[in-house]
Amino acid sequence: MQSQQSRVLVQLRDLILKGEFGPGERLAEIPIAERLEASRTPVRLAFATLEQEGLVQSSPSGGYVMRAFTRKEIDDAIAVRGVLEGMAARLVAENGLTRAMSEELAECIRLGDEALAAPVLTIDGYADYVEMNNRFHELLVKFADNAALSRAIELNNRLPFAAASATLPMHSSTGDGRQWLLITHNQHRSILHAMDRREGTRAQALAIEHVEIARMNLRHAYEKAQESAGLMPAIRLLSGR
Amino acid sequence: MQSQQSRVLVQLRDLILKGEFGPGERLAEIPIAERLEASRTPVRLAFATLEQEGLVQSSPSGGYVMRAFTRKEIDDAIAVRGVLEGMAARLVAENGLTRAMSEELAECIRLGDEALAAPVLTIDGYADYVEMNNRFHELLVKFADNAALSRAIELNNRLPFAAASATLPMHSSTGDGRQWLLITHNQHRSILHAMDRREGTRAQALAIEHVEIARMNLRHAYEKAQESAGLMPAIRLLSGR
DNA sequence: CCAAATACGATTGCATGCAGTCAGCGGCGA
DNA sequence: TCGCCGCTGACTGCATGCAATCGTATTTGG
Repeated sequence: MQSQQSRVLVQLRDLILKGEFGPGERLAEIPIAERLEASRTPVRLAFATLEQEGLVQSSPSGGYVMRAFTRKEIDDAIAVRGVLEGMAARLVAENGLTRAMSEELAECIRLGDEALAAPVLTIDGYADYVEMNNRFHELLVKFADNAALSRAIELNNRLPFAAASATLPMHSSTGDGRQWLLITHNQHRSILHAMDRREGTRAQALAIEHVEIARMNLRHAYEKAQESAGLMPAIRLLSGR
Repeated sequence: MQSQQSRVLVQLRDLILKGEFGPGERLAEIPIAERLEASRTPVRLAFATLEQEGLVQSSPSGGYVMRAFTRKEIDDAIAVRGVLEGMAARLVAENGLTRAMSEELAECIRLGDEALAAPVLTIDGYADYVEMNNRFHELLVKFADNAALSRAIELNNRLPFAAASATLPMHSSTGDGRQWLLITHNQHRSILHAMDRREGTRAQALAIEHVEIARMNLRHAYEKAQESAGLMPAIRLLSGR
């Protein structure tokens, strides 16, 4: 069994990312403590961590409030992810993939192929793709073997919609979602190809370009705000600008 | 007056970065609370933050222990800083510097020129250079106008010896320290020049190259460990590997 | 009727009590 | 003498009490 503070942290972060609290909303300790069945102490601990992650903000008058995110902020965070994952891809390419690493990534590609095999995207196919996508990005960072880089990417991914799979739900609704998944999937394939051939600059450039689809998804989410709200409830944390 | 928790956090971080605690050392709440004249509660809060920053580690048996850093870890963190500051320089170049921005950076260059004017580096000259160096790097990030990027750099800089001025003390002891400061200073000048001319790729490449001197300093610090210990006491947090 | 001041309720920041747990040490048995 | 086991002391994790503060609503004076 784990500690209260880690349980509260995970659950509270989950609530936040599910859009449970509105932007700017005051996050009172007592109701949250009651809701998560803990005392105020672990909740306070969790707040301290969440403030580091940038999800909540300490109010000058005491206590914490839910942060509001601007569109630019998220867009910028995705750009940062691009640069960091680009660095990861370059490092992996330069250091060289072992056979096992290459195989593990190739397995991701295969799973993606399967998920996208059907001419029309199914729910299961979409879910499989999301899982594969997460794995691919995780492995990329892991294989780069740079703790500071991992940390930076992890922190960045805590922001809503900054992580690799955070904007994928946009593709599950639109009719042409499968087309975009095919494109991003092919980018994965190209990144692996570049890394296999130790083409560091190419791998880096591809990884940076890869996040442009996420930025596009974010734009789409804004344009069709009411639809997106169902798929990605945390969209309400984003202010228009 | 500020809160206990922020005061404790700052002071405790300071103690850690001054090398007050040895790597792996258990950080007991009570002695630290007494030393900082606070109760255990704010100390615990500070620990939670310091764990996020990667300076301390929660022990599986409860409590926190001082982290040990490997040489590779710090070297990697400096490389990450290079990539992030490279991104900042590129963004500034691409977005264009306003007159005021350019002036502010040019002022840094001027201050550096003055600090290094004397044929032999004085203590004051060195101190002035450090301050200027901090300012230059801060402005670079600020002008990039990307909150996620700022956050990532800030987090990274929390690691010992990862920040821009953290390895500069190496130049204060050696006889040829002034030469190296002249070289880094000229890199600053080149970065500003590139940004002024909107040469994004050049600015980025220069910023990335700029951190190589920091990595060199880190190597030197290892080679002359006993000398370095006086200048940079936190060196004891680094394990050999 | 409006504005300002005051009082009250809620909430935070911090201190501390309490129980559970872990580590270290001494004793006992082989 | 060495190893294992039990005990004790200390420390953590969590809950809660208390004082200070902030926001709000009501009341009072102009």
